Amino acid sequence: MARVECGYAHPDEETVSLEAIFHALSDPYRLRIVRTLAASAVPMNCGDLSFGRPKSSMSHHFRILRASGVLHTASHGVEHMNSLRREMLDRRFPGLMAAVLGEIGHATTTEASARPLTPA
Amino acid sequence: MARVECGYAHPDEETVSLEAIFHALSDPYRLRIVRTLAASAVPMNCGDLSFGRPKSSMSHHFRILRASGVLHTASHGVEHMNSLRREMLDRRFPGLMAAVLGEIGHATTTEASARPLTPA
DNA sequence: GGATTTGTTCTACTTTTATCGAACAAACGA
DNA sequence: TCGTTTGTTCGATAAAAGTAGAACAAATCC
Repeated sequence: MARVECGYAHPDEETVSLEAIFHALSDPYRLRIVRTLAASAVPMNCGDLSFGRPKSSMSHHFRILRASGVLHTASHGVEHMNSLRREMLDRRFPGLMAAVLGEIGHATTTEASARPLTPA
Repeated sequence: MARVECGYAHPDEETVSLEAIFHALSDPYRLRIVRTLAASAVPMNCGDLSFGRPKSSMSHHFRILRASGVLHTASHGVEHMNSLRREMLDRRFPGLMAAVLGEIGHATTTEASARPLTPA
């Protein structure tokens, strides 16, 4: 399980758990990363998803998102490109990401993304 | 905000956040409470949702579920009856609970509810 | 009134998370 | 090769969360 790909370990589809995904998405920065990635047509590097926070802090968040199965990271040259594992997530937990991203109704972006996300 | 009802404070629909819900659902016991409630046609008291764990521990979990907006508690005599705030959740985050409960696809119950949930 | 049931609150303890500077590693480019 | 860029790992610290016994409160029954 958890095959290594491009230097990063990503959990296999069968081992991805709802709990881990919920924990991953329960942090404001991580949720913001996911939403930003979802809105992007192409993978994004870590720096562009760091929102001005320290690299070490964000690296921690990327690791949790990766370990939960939510995102995939691949090294391309000097930068590490991130993307949502959307197809896998849709297979494993149909409707979940759509609900998270507010693709069904209209409410989703209201609360969390309207928040300032001030450093602390 | 957060009007008191039957002795318990429940957040109003507008103040319910996705992050808080995710945090609430990131604990195995809390997820189990939610699934058990969803499977029940009628509200259930805390004891029946405690899975043999200490009352004080479970009371803590009920509080978090309540504060996140996931469930509603009402005193009926000596016992406190819990139910999912399903209609509100469906309005606020369409598709979310359906995905959590696996009502769309077939995968959901695989990981978490197959887990033994041994005390520690 | 006194005992019972149901669940909360208090308090203490332990574990897990989050944060972030500093050192490190890999991939380029000049 | 040296310096730059990008991101990880290490280590320390602080904040948050989970656990559970004990005392407490409210409703109910005798």
